[in-house]
Amino acid sequence: MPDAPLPAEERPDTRERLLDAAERLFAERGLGATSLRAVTKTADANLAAVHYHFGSKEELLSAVVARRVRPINEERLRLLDQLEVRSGDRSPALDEILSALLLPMIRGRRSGPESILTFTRLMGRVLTDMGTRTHALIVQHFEEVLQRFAAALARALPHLTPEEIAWRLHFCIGTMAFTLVHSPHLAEMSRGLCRAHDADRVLEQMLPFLAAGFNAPTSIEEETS
Amino acid sequence: MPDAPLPAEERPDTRERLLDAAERLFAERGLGATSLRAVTKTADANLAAVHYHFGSKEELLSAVVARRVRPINEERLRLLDQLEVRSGDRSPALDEILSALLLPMIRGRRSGPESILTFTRLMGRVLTDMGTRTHALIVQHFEEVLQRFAAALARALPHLTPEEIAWRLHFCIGTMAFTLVHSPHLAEMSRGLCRAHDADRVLEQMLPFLAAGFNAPTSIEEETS
DNA sequence: CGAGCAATCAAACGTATGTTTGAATCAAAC
DNA sequence: GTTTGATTCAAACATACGTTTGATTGCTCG
Repeated sequence: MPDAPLPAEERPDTRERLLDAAERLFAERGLGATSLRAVTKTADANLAAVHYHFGSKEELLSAVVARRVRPINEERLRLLDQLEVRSGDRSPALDEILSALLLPMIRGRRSGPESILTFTRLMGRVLTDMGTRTHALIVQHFEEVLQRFAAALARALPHLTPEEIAWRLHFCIGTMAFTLVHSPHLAEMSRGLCRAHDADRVLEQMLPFLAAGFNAPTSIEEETS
Repeated sequence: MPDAPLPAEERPDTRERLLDAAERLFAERGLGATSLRAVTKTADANLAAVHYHFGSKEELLSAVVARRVRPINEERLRLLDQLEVRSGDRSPALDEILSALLLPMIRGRRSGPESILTFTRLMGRVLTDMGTRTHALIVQHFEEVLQRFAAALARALPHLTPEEIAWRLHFCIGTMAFTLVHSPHLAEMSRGLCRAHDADRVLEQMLPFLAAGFNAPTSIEEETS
């Protein structure tokens, strides 16, 4: 594995090209609808290359996800740690916790031009397509983060039971996942009203909604005038 | 709901059996991962039967969806009409509108034993799998309902811009869709905390969350103490 | 009975899939 | 210059898919 100097005109590894192509196609077409032939053709690689480098289609997907999800989850935990340190023994504010959970995912990590969109779509696919094996992939990559944030949310909202925390965290992830998958279709679905090009704009709409949801009274208590 | 005489030994139409089998398999495995061969085998019908009765796999899916979605959307609009009549020239309460939108879908319409779960999963699949053609299916079946409810919500929340209404309605549908797809996995995903067996229990958790989200302040104004 | 018709059937169509194979290629190491 | 090990390649593997085709059934009606 020569981490060579890499002149600008030298194109990346076959392995890297496969990951890039798979990421794009998985995001655009969905997990099940993307064939290895399409991936290798897009990557300008041989069909057998994916089995040589990854072993199977499933492990290719896992590698694609891991490459992006690892830094995201690291930043999520880093932001959460930083919040908890800064707020001493008090709990961080709810919207800060939610922001630490959502922002790294919505922004994506790539620096390329339009890659943010394709990456968020991929994450949405993984969170929704949810085949038999995809489910294992999710818990494998997200279990730790979910537990950390569930604990932080429970401390920030002590009046909620663990069940209610779990439900609302689930609603939160559902909102994010659904929004991520449909980012490209969002404009036409809402007849031009929702524009999801800008990650910060999405969060600006989503954060108040979710924060208010988390702060909702626990049951049918009273209605706001 | 066979309130027909229905001798126990007389099984339903091939057409009906195909719809039942397709509904179950689409819900369990996902849209793309369900083959017509599996459907016809489950329905104990010939492989060619689905093309004879429906024309194609896509039209089979459309028929499966239509059979359940039509009465649901009719009840949604009926509930909304009823709300608007009852509240005169004032707007109905927010949670009433949301309840009219969510309850018919979450409850499903079937009266069979465990069919509520499989039906809600199917709806979630349709709302998330979102292939190229599935998108057309959604707008075809849901456009009218969405516009009616968007209008009702805009009247109930006059301080929100149309863009914000669209976003929050989208978040709302995302929450519902994600919850529907993952109903079966919900318990293990939350380590036993979320139990989605009972539709009313789900709504009991979801309604306050979404109602509070819709009522959220429109931007970064202030934080609740 | 037999004509007509809707429904079902086994079989094949062409294409696409994930995976495997064994030879060809290439760059460095000896 | 030859060997070695890692990569790439064209070709085939065995299934599985959605769809189509004719023949065949079972029924109703004249």
